[in-house]
Amino acid sequence: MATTGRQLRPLDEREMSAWHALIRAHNRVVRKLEAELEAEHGLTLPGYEVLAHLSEAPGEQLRMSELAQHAVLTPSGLTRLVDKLTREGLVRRDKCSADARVVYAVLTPQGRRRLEAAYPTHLRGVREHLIDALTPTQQEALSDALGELSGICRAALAEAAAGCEVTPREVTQREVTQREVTQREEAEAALAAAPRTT
Amino acid sequence: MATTGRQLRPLDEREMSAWHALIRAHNRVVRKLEAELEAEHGLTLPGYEVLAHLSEAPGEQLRMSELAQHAVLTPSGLTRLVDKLTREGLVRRDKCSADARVVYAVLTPQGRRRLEAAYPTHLRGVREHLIDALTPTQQEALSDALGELSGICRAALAEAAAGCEVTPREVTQREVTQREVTQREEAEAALAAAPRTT
DNA sequence: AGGTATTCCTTGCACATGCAAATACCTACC
DNA sequence: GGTAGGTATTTGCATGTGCAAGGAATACCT
Repeated sequence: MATTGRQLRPLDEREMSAWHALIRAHNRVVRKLEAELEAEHGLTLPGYEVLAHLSEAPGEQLRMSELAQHAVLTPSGLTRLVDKLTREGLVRRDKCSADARVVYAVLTPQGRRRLEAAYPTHLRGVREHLIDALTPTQQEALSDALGELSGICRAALAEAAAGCEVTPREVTQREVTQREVTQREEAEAALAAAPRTT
Repeated sequence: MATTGRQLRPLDEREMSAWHALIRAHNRVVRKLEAELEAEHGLTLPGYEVLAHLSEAPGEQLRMSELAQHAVLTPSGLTRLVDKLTREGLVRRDKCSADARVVYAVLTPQGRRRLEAAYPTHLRGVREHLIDALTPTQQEALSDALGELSGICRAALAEAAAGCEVTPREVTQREVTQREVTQREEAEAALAAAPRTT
């Protein structure tokens, strides 16, 4: 194997094992979960995630950009997915009165029902294929190792807006304004108790 | 949230964190690695994996079915990928003289060169985006937790044919025959030192 | 020997998704 | 007030991959 000018140490057995384990386990878990969700509820995993995140959001709505981050999709990918979910009546789009660029994705009652129906399947699948196969220590270790890696820390899961990735810097007027807009929108939309899921 | 007849306990914070960490970390690592491999070498990650596994096999060839398992693809998916790699001259197909159903995928010299060129990029990427971000303890834990899950244990990485998943049962004549065939083929093909990679 | 079940690989078809570009809008700064 | 730069979303295009089915070959059983 050629070595370039920059000396890189080949992966040792432990390292290679970790790498392969990530790839293989992910593939296995996701494929199984997807098959079950698809067969029983006609949902893809990202589709489920979108519904779930919307159900947890104030007013059951999220900006497309926010939702894309939550669902681990590119903006483009989310647009397609929301297109599809909209065709199926599970989601609808809404404009933002304060910023004409922004589009909200909103969970529909039908989408809520689909999500509720799929929740036990999803939970059972995640448990069966991942969580219950691990000891609490392993779960902790997994979360510890991969959590940092994935660009979020655990605290950020609860407070997405104040993620620990935020580096100390000036808070721009833009951010203040957006925060105000978001808070205003949330206050207006805070009329439905967001059911908890995933 | 509806509860079905089968009571499932919702994921607690630790469990959910582990689940999300797996999804997000995998996405992040793979996306970055893919972008680099594609930009610098015109290879997808599965494409790289195929070349790598072939280079490590006796005679630099593997049955399509074996290769599909190694590359974590369905037979169908592997067929398409090998189609593509064949068009690019990186891989060629070979018949099996002992079993007319079997097709071998064989690494070409051009494929070898591509792999060698891409190896440092891949290694650097895996290190930078995954391995070097973890402590050895975390790597171990990751491999420990996900290794079992992914249906292989660490020993099986070195001895793929005798995977620890093998349950005690009768060895059928079919398996004996296939083993003999494989050994014969390997003996015939064992004329090139398989360069080590990944 | 003949019939059936299983294996191996490929193909038809459909779907999901990302990159790059385009368009419209918003904010900060002069 | 005007402009440059940045943001948000969508669209054109291309690519990769899996399910289900099909066809050929092989193994197993009677």
